[in-house]
Amino acid sequence: MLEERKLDDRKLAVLRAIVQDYVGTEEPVGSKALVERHNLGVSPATVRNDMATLEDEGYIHQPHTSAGRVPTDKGYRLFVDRLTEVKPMSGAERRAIGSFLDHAVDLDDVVARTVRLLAQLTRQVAVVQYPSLSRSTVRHVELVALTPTRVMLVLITDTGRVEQRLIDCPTAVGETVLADLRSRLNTRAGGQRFVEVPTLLQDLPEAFDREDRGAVTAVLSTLFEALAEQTEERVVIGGSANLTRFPHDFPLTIAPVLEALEEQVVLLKLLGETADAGMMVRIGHENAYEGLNSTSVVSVGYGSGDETVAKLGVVGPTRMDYPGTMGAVRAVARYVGQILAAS
Amino acid sequence: MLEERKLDDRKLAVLRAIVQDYVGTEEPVGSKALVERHNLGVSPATVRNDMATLEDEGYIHQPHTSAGRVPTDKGYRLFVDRLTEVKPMSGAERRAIGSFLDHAVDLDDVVARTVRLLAQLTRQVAVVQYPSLSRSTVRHVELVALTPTRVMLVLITDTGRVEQRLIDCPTAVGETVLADLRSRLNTRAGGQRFVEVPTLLQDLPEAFDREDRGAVTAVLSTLFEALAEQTEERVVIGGSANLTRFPHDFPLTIAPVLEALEEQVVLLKLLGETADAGMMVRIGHENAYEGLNSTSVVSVGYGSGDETVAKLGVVGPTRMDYPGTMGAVRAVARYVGQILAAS
DNA sequence: ACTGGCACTCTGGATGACGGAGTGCCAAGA
DNA sequence: TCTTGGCACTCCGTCATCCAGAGTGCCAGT
Repeated sequence: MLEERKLDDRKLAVLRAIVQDYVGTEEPVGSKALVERHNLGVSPATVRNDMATLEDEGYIHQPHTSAGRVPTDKGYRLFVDRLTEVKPMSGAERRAIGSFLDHAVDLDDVVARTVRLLAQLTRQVAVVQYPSLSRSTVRHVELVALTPTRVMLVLITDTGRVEQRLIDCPTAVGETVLADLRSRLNTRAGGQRFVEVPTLLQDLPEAFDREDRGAVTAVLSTLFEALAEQTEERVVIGGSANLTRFPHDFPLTIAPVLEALEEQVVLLKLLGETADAGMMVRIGHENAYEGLNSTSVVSVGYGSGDETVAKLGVVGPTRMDYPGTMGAVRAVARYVGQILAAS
Repeated sequence: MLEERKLDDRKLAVLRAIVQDYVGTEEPVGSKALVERHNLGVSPATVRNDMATLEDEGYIHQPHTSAGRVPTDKGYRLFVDRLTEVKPMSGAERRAIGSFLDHAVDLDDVVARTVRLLAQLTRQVAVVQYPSLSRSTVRHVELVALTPTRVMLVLITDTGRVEQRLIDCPTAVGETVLADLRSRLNTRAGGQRFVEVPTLLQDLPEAFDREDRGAVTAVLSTLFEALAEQTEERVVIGGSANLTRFPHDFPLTIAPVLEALEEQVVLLKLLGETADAGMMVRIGHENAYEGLNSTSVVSVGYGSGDETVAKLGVVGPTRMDYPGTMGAVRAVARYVGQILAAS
C-alpha cells in the first residue's frame, strides 16, 4: 500500500496496458506501441516516464537497454489483485461447459471430462484432483467373505467413489457375524463424515463375542485406515501438449514443468495450498516448487453444496490471460460442483 | 530378401555400425569416424563405397551432400530384424526391477510403479495398459441394496480390479432374493472367464419368481455390460519429460506426440496392434498414427501365466537404443506378469 | 506536469568469408 | 575384382561485420 502511493491512476493504467499487450503479443512492449493501441490520452514520452517509475518499483522489467518492457511477477500480482476482474464466461461458453459435463456417466468420467474441458477452454495444462475421501461421507460399507479368514471390505462414498481393501482376519468369521457387523457398520457409519466414523465405531467390538473381536477389530482398523488415507488422493492432468505453444522459452522451462506434472506429490501439494474458499493465483516465484517458477497456477476448490471436496486448476506461463483463465476455472469448478451435488 | 543379396556381410556390418554410432552421438556419421570407432579392417574409402550402396538401397540417407549418413526407417528395421539381439538386463538391473515392483501394494500401484520404472530404465516415455477385463476371470460378485429399488453391483476380478455399477430395478427386491441371487451368481460365475459368463447365467431368471425376474434381468444385463465393456480399458503413461531430451527436433515433433499420448483411444489402438506373443517394434512411418511418424514404439504383452492380459511398451525417437530398450521392456513385462500371477 | 526532439544503445536479421568434415570418383595396387 | 590413397568439390555451421529499427533517457520548452 505504501509503495502504491507513488503510483497514480495513469501509471496503473499503463501497467494494465503493458500486461494486456504483452499477454497478447508475447513481445516486450514499448511506449509508442502502447499509446497507439490504448487511448491513454498522453504522449509516448509521458508514458516513458511512467514506465521508468514502474520499473523502479519493480513492476516491470527491461530485458535489455532499449528494449520494451515486460511485467515482472510483482507486476502480474498487482494486475491480478487490483487492475482486473475475473472475466465471466459467455452464455455460449457456459452452455458448452454444461453440455460437455452433463454427459459424464460416473465419477471417473466427470473428472476425465473436466480435465479435458479445462485444458481446452484455457488452452493450458489442466489439473483436477479427485474428490477427496476425507471430506466425504460414507454411503455404504460392504463386507465380502472370500475365504473364511479373508474378507474384502468395499467402501462406497457419497461422491460415488469405491475403495476396496483385503483383510486377513486372525480367526474365521462366520457369515452370521459378518452380516451382523455389516448391518451395524452401515447403521452407525452410513451418511456420516469420514472424520466422525472412528469415534462412532470405537466401541463396536464390545457388541461381539470375545472370539470374534479380533476379526472385528481387524475390519475396523482397515476401515479407519482407508478413511484416513490421504495418499489415495489422485490428481489427473490434461493438455500437456499446450506447453508446446511457447516455442519461446524452450525447452528450458518445459522439462521441469513436465516433471512436476508427473509427480502426484508435487501436484497435490500445489493444489493443497489453495484455500478452501476463493480462487488462488500463484505467480512465478510465488510457487514453492522450483520447477514451476516460471509458471502461474490458478486454482480453486470445488464441491457439492457449500463443502469443498477437492481442488482443480490450470498451470500456464506467467504470461497468461489471467481474467479469462480465472473465469474459466471458476465456471468449470462451479459446474462440477453442481454435478457432484446432483448425483 | 531379394534386395539383401546385394548386401554382403561387411555392408551389413557398416549399417550396424552406423546405427550404433548415430544412436550414440545423435549426429550424422561419416566414413572416417566409422573406421576409427569400429575396427572394420578396411579403409574409409571402402566404407564410402558400401555407404553408397546402402543409400541406393534406401537403408541410410544423407541430410545434405557432404554430410554423414543417417539410418532411415528401413535401415532401423533391418537393424532390429537381423543385425542385433535383444540385450538382456544385467543381474543388478533385474534385481532393481524386482525390488521396485515387489513393494507394490495393489493393482493400481503395480501399474503406477511399472510405468515409472519403465520410463526410468529406458529414459523414454512409458505406456502401460491396465490388465483388461475381458480376459480375466470373475473372483467375486457382490450386490448391495442401497434403496429397495437401487442395487449396487460390485465386480471383483482375479487381477484385483474392482468395477461398480448402479442398477435401478423395475421392482423392489427383497434382501432374501438379493442373497439368493448373489449366491447363485458367485456359484455359477465365480472363477469363470468373462466371455463364458453370459452363457452360464443365461437362464438364471427362470429360477426366480415371476415378480422378481425384472430385477434379476436388470442386474444380469448390467453385469454383462460391465464384463463386455472394452472402453474401460485404461492406459497410463509416464516419463513424458523424457521427450525433452531431444532438443533437436523441437518442438516440431514433440507437440503431436504429447497429443497422441493424451488420447487414450490412440494409445489403446497403438498397444492393441501388438501381437499377443512376442515383442513388437514399430519404427517411424510404420506407426499408423501420423503424430508418431518420427517415433518408434516397442511394445509387448504381459500377463499372469501364459495368458496375455494387457500390453506395455515405450515410445521414443526412431533413433533409440533398440537392443537396450527391447531388453528393458521384455524384462519389465516378465516381472509384472510374475507379480500378477502371484497375487 | 506534459511534450517534442535528439542522441544513444541494443537487438535481430542479413551478408559474406572461412575452416572442416565428408563425399564421389579415379587410377593404382593386391 | 575388390580395395585403397589421393584429390577436387560441396556444403554446413560459425563467426565477424554491418545495418536498420525500435526503444530509451534526458533536456529544454511550453
